[in-house]
Amino acid sequence: IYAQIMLGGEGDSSPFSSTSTSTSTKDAPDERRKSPAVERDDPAVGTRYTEPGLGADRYYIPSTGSKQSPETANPCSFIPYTPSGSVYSPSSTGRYPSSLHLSSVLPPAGFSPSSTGRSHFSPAYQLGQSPGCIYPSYTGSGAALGNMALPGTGPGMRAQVYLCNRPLWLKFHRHHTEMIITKQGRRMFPFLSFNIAGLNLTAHYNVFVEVVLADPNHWRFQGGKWVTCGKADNSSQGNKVYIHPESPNTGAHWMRQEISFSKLKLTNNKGTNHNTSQMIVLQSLHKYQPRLHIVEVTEDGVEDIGNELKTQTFTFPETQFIAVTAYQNTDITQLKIDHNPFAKGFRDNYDSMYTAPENDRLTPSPTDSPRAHQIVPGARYTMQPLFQDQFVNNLPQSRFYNGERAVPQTNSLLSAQTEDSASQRWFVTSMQQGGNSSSTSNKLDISPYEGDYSSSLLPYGIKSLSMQTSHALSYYSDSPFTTMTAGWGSRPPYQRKVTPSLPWSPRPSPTAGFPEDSDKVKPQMEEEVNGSGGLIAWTEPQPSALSLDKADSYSTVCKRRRLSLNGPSTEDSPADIKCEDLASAVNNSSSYSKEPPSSKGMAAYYSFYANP
DNA sequence: ACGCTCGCATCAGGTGGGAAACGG
DNA sequence: CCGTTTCCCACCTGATGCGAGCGT
Repeated sequence: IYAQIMLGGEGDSSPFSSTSTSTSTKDAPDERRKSPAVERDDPAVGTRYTEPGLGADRYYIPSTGSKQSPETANPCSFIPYTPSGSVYSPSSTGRYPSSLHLSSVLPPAGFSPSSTGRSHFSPAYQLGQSPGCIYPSYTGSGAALGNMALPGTGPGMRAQVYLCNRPLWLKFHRHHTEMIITKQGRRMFPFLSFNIAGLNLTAHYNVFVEVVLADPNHWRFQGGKWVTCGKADNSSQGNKVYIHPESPNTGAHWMRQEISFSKLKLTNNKGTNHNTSQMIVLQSLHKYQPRLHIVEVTEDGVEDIGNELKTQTFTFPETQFIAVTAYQNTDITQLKIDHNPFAKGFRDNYDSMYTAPENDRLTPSPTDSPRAHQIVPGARYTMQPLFQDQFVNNLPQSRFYNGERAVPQTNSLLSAQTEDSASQRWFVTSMQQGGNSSSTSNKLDISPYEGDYSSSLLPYGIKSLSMQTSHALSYYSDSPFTTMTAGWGSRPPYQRKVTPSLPWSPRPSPTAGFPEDSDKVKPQMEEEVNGSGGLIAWTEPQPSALSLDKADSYSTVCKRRRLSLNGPSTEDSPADIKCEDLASAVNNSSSYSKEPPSSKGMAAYYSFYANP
């Protein structure tokens, strides 16, 4: 089984685009074992199975405009796979130590961020060394590149996994993600949320997450950054696997909606026996790498481990995190506060965050500031986290093409200029899906809010068939896709007002939305912009008012919270500012007078959610 | 009368901060 | 002594239950 990992964000233009790489995974145990989920109650089994035949196509958009097929993706793009995505497995505590190991990576060195760059789907086949230790593990084998099959087309097909909230993950990853672990267990934030395609619709699968050591080091936050400090304690014990509560279930079920692990809890309490199924035991100050496993099982959840084709493992390097008992990096703290609704109580800077520069904010607020309305008169559409994240995580791809892993290992951020160029590239790409951007008109008017959308764009809406999504992630507004969920929709969080001309202003939608959207829309926007002769209205934010507001708000924020030793706040600014600047530009009609890209796609996209 | 929707209140649980406790 | 962990706090979210209002 070959698996592909599709990462959203970063301007991917198709599910296969990009920066992702994949390998196939498989343990080589030689006996049949019972899947972890077998003994679990599975109330969901059989309850949500619908629309057979939908699953694969729903996600698989053959990227007609894609510059290359997955098979033709530049193989070089993944060869220099950076170790940062590796997983260290000192002790095979995991059930799936991954002999073969699927990974997605950010664009590696040498990857040319040309206009076609984002279209690269770069399956990388990573051969782990042994079940016990796959670190370092990037061997860059390119085997099986040509065997990509359309999802849902038969045996041997590869699953494709899409990290739904990748933008948010990237945002955290830039600062070294930290996850609090407590005795009673703490949820992850961001949490893991995937969309899967390419499964056999009728076959049964167990889906679970395993958290393994990402490297052999013990980490310490010193001098404002994370540094290694001795060796990791390999004698880890305790549960490392969290089985999705809906396991086992059919491929159709898994593919119908995003798979959220929002209930997954992290603990440092090795002795705990209660709730072990929901808790993963970690050690503080160690770096971990979550991995998604998809195992084909029998209907009763029994796994045939003798068949190596039935296990697929996916690793998203951007989901690495350091387990801590208390946050070390204030940037992370602030990101958590800003994005986690449960921490809303700590957003004591509402004034500066939500009233002054709308652009200043990265995160939503539950409030609808009157001023916001004033700022964006007639705002019909709300600027919600989905696209904020897209902005914020519109990490300049150039960052990833510099020969090193783009995501900084410290708090350092890119200069505003870099971000600028990044944002520019963001919107510069080739056409796809025939999206022409006659975009000078306000295409929002054909937004789904109007119920006017083109059926030709159906692919974007296919997932609307799964409106019943009830994933708990719904309340994480900042998850690009959770923003579309009904959970938040009922009480629109932070109705961020933006100019009506903003095409993609998402609104709460009744479903978990499709992962492609955030990423698909984005590239599409790029492409349309580019294809239409360069509607690069996004690249130049309005610096004047913005900077002032920015400074004010930010200083206010800084005053209210401790600062990282290395001054992360200030470092944080450029990137955030940049992203926000984009929003600023958006908000600013003058700079965003041009038509938003890909309004067509957006219209189709929203249509599903706008028309109950 | 019945079913449905909506709004409100309540409650369980999640959140980071900060101080105290712990431990090497 | 200092870094790490634990505990408690106030605040928030989301689920749930209940009753009122409405339509059939």
